[in-house]
Amino acid sequence: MIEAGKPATKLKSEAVQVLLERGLINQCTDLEALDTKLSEGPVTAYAGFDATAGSLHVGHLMPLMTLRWLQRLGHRPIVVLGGGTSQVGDPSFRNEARPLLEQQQIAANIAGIRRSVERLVDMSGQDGALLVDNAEWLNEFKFLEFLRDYGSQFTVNRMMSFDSVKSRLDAHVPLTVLEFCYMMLQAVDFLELSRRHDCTLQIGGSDQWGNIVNGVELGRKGDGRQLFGLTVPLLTTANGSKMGKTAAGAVWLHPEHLSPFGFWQFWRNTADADVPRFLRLFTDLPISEVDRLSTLQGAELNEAKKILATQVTNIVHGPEDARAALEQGDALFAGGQELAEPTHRMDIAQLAEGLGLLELVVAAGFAGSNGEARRLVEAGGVRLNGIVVEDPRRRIASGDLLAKERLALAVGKRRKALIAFD
RNA sequence: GGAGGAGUGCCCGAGUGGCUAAAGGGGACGGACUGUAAAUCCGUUGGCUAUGCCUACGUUGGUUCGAAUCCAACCUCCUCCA
Repeated sequence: MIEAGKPATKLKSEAVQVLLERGLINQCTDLEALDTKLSEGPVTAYAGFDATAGSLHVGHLMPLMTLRWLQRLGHRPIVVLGGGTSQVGDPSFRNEARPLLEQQQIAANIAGIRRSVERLVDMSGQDGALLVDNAEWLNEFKFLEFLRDYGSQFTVNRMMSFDSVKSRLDAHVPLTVLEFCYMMLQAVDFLELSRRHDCTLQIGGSDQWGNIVNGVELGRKGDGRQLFGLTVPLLTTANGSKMGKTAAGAVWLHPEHLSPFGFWQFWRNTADADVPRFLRLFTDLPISEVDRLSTLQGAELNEAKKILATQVTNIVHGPEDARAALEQGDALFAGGQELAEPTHRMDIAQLAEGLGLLELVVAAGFAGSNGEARRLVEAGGVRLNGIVVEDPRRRIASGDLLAKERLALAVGKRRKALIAFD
């Protein structure tokens, strides 16, 4: 047995070697056999994403990075969008049911998710990654057929033994049959993909382990076929908290949910202790470079953080946005506001109509409501062009604009915006 | 099927008629200190067109001048009995 996280002595495949050194492997159903398979030729691997929101967030980055590496090493990724499973809602490790999504909402969400996926894996060409929607087959099932064909392959005893539902059961929070069947659907997905596309590996977050194992077992029972499951580690910060939340909510990958600069800032603000790990997980930088950056100490680590931020932004948003974000960061934190691209744009007509400071703070995404903005202002956390403003009724006038009709707005030490009025 | 108990804000948890937008803790955010880090200390933590108004204590109704708190029905969970 190969231990995840430890340097293995005799690895056959480059893929497992790379994933291990990147820290992308948490658990595998049979790492040794998978290693062999990956060394023998191209393998098709998939990761699925439900359409619970209009954008993926940083937590989804790890399975995507795993697919990215596999593709780079000659294997073929499939990304499954959960148009079908989103109608059910995965109960794994959740203590309450997800609100049910409308078809229309699911379709809109899928569009947003697709955009990020396309940047992380290469969809072009004949051998490019594949994007499929599990509604394609899940929507076709008739209830009785489904029960007979697949329900017979699962036992409730086994299904209840998974940790993903155990906590729910133990907490005595109702788990509906609808939700309980989610793991069956995901298992069927895997079987379906193995049949349609010869897909033999599923990758997911560690919370997906139960669902993945069910798929692997269904492949064995149903088709006598060996399938593999691989989970990536749960993303936590050095403080032990679940990573990916900020004041404004999740750290989204879609630019309409979080600006590329906001995204860059998130990584720039990484805690010291997380830098080496994040460089390995979320960038394409060679390990030698990661190691070099990881030796930096104290304030020097800030350079490594900038590299981290720029690299991840490059992968998620592209080189132009990454470069712009880096420049914006330098400009906003070291002066020189004229040099960089603005982070926000607003209609200059709004100034004439009367624009309050609070509205501006909300418009910049630094507060979710006027009330929150008011509190920030009253606490002395808001600066206009570098000067603390404590009057919540302060209006923005054309006299506040710097060169090029710009305005520098800052909330706290790390959230800054360069707003252009045109 | 019967008897009893429980369901509180992002999370945990106190509160059993007005002083409750609701103790305390966690988390998050802001301030001080720093390196846009960590630790520590202090503060804030429902919304609004804001000396007022609206929304909120499982759901829906009711009693009352006034309800998270009392009553009824319903939903979910727990315990005991059948």
